Amino acid sequence: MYSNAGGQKPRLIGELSAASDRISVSDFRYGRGAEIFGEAEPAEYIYQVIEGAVRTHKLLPDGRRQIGAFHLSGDIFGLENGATHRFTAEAIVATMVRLVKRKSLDNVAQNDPAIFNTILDMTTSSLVHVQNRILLLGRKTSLERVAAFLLEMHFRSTTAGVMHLPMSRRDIADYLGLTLETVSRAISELRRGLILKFEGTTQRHIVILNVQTLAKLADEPDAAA
Amino acid sequence: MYSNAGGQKPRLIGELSAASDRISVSDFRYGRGAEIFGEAEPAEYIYQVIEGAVRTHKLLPDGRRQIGAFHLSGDIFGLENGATHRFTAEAIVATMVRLVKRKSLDNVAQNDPAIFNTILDMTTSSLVHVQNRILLLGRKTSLERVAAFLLEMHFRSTTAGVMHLPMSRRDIADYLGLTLETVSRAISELRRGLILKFEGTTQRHIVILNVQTLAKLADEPDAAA
DNA sequence: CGATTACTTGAATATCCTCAAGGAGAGTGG
DNA sequence: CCACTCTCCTTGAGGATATTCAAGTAATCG
Repeated sequence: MYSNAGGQKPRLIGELSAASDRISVSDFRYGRGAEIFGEAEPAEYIYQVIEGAVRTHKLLPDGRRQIGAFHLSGDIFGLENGATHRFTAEAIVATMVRLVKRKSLDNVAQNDPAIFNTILDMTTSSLVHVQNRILLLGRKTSLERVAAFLLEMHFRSTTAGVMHLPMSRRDIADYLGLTLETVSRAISELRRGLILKFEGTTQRHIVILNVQTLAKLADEPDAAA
Repeated sequence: MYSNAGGQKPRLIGELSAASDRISVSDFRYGRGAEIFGEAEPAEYIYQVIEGAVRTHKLLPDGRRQIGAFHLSGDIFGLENGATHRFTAEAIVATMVRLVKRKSLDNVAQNDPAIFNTILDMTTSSLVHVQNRILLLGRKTSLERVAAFLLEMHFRSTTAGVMHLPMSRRDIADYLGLTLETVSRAISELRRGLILKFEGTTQRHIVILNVQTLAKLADEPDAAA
């Protein structure tokens, strides 16, 4: 559940390369903060993060922002959209993204049940992730939310030991339905409780010292196993 | 978006009857409050509400409850689960439910791209619904949440004019990430503002007097169109 | 009809947010 | 390479929104 945002399996685009004569793939680079696609735009492509990190969000008219997901290296995104994008996607840091034309994907999927099943699986996995987030946003306290977030990032992190967060406290806050100050206070509390520590000089390199306690604080006892 | 919880199209089980020689369909009755399936149980069936109403929920260890969705007459549910159910489902009132064996559905879908597409569409629609709920739970105020809920029920309601809510204030609260008192206060406020009124003697028969204002309060201006 | 459950409203409290200030880190140009 | 600037993060104090606790009334169900 934590291994990958939305549980999307990076293998899809690998599989597609087998049918590469019929699909169009291209790579793009985006600078820090650049928009990859906008909400309500037609969804012509699906995307895979090659390097960097991406956030998706929705805005309310008065500027309140809700981040839908973070996508890290290897993650596929934009698939969960139907005909039009339902989020805006932005590069968090300098990011390379691979684009696959939706139409060519659909064409291949028509004749390949395995790919069709992969698409359905990925969509179902997104649903699982998002359903857990509904419990978090509807019922968890600020400390539980921050603990759950750090746990998620911990398990998604490829580097063992130190975890490198590409996103700001504000991004985390908008992901968890909190303010950046509340996120900062929760992290400070976890630091005082020796559940995590900062590595080096920056506040974005974090070492989880006690995963089990963190999982208990997140109200996700199964994650401690 | 409001016409159906999760946008699931009730047509699936109708389509299936065309292949009824290969699928097993049966009907069950559940009393008020009865459990239809439990979280983490294997998902053997998908379900359609024939009559009545169903709620799905998750519980935290200390009893906090988050309702995932309400399913009304015609709605299909349990499809969004993978191999195991990720919610507990209960009848809100006396309810008749039609069950379809998942395996027989899968078998039919293997050879029928139309049904496969219907399944994918329904899953994608669930995702859309759930993503809008994330914005609601993460960033909306109590009044905005209650307004959005009433608007959703208004558009899903089959009866024109008076809307009959099968669920309690507590159910609504657990759906919106609030307490029942806060929901009650918000409804009272909308009543004082002449945006809705109660019909008859009960507090569950509601008439929306001003849909546009309600949509504005819900921060969903497009719903007013 | 009686008992139970559901809903509303008020008062006090808690959690999280807002406003504010200070300091540390990262990036830029001299 | 260092100074400068901008952004980010932390922490504190005060305030707002929603919750908790409580009581009373109304509606539903057997």
